[in-house]
Order: sequence, then C-alpha cells, then structure tokens
Amino acid sequence: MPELPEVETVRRGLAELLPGREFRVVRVLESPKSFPNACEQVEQFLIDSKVGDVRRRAKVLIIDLSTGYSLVVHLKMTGQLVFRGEESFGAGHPTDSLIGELPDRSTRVEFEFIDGSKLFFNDQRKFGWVKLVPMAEVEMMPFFQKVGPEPLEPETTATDFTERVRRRNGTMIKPAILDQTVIAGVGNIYADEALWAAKIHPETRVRYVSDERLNTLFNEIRKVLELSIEKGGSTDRNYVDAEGRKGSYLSFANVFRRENQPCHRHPDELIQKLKVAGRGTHICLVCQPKMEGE
DNA sequence: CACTTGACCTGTCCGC
DNA sequence: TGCGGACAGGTCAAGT
Repeated sequence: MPELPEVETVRRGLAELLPGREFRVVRVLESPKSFPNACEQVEQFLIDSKVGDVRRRAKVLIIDLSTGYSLVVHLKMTGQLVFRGEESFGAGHPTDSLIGELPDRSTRVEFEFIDGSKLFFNDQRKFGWVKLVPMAEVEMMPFFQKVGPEPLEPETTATDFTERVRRRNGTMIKPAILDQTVIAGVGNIYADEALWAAKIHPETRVRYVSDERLNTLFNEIRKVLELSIEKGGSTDRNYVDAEGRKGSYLSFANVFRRENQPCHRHPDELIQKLKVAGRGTHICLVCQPKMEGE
C-alpha cells in the first residue's frame, strides 16, 4: 500500500484540489467497513462544510473541514483517493489518469461537491477506512497516541531514531523499522530499499547493529523517502495519486521487486527474495551479508 | 512485557 | 481451462 511517499503525494495533490470546495452529497457504498461511523447525521454533517487544510501524519491523511471536524483517511494496502473535476464527466476524459470511469467496483465512498467535482475513496481489499472526527480529537486517536516521529521532519534526529529502535533490541531490524511506533511512515518497499542502502541484512537482530550503522540507516530512510516523493511514489499494483496517475519510484528501486536481477553494486550478484517476519523481502547477499553473533 | 503470528478482504498469478 | 494455494505495499488482536 501507500507508504509515506505515496500518502504524501496524495496529500500534495489534494491540497491543490480540495480546499474551499463545499460538500453537496456523500454516498457511502460500503458501510460500516469503509466508513465505520457513517450514518445519516454524519452525512448530513458533512454537507454544508467546506474543505480546509489537507494534512498527513505517518501514513494517515487528515482533511480538515470548516465545521471543526476532520475526515481522517487510512488507505492501508489498496486505498485510493481520486479527485475528478466537473470537466472529467461527460465528454472529456481525465488526461493521464490510470483509473477509468468512476465510481467503479472498488469505490467505497463518493463525495460530491457543489461545483460538481467529486472525490472517490476506492479500496479493493476494504482494509482502509474514512472516519469523521472532531479536529481536536484526531491526535487522541489510538494510532496517533503511539505513532513514532516523522522521519522527514528536521527536528527528528538520528539519535531519536536510534533510541527508539533500541527498544526493539530483541527483534530483527526489518520488523523494527516497519513498527510505526518506532518511526512513522516506513513500509515494506522502503524498508528493503533503506536496508540495502545501509548494507544491513534484514534479519540482523537490532542488538547486533551498531549505533553508527543505525545512524546510516536513518539517513538512508530519509533519502529513499525523499527520492520517492520526488518520483511521485511507487506503483506496484493499485497505488495512484489524487489525479489517478502512477508513481515512478520503482524504476529507480535497487532491490524491491528486483528478484533475480543484478545488484546495482555487484552486477554478478542477483537480488534474492526471502520472507522475513512474514513479509516479502529483497536483498543482495554480498551487500547485506548475514551477521554473525547469534 | 516483548515478540510473533494470524486475521482482516479481494484479486491475481502460478503450478498441477 | 479449472482449481487450489500463495501472495500482495498495513495494522491490530490474540497467542506464546
């Protein structure tokens, strides 16, 4: 699913498209799964409100409304938030969108604005959700209470990261950086990419990774997330941005989805795919030798 | 408590 | 072609 760079790309798109628009109709097509607290009052409540800021925390989008409420959206594995302007309906088709006519069979919620434009929440696997929450209560949601620091915020330091990772000294480094309470926003793609860049085998126990290497890992996490945002994120299957376009990071990837292809540092070595803590994992065994000492 | 595993869903791909 | 099983980018609850 969308990890930090994908969610940030969607946020940037929506921040250009949504502010100032006023809701006219909300259609919830998959309740309670996709919109657990949807009901007539909630839908009525959305109507008459205008979109304000569009924010992101970790992999979660927060769309503030003029009523003092926020729409909180988690895309999980296959969620999409796709905006269609009035001009997209009828004659003209959205320019380079990968998505066809909307709604389609994965559409779970449809928001219509008074100018005729629409925002679609699509989600094939139904793991994602939308919730309407009073703005002041957003930060009190359980996930936000325990989520770790934002890796790209300048005030987040490598020392913060190292201290938090050390709380997971007994586990392997890959699940440790996937843990959202350690650092926010890293998912399976960027975990593999950052571990390759920092030359750490994903199964290495945290206690065997030196502070210096954790420092490097933090810097590599930042670099890979920033590069991916620049490329509009990774499209493996479902991910599209707010206008339905694919991201291009995967054509720059070093390991993710590159099994049996040459390592970019060691052309004679092929990228291996293995399973670590239940997740598909991609490594170069020369760059990332299994550590001794267990 | 720290850690690991399975469940939540639908769709696709691969091997027999 | 048909069918079963594995797998897919995230998180949580339950298990050890």
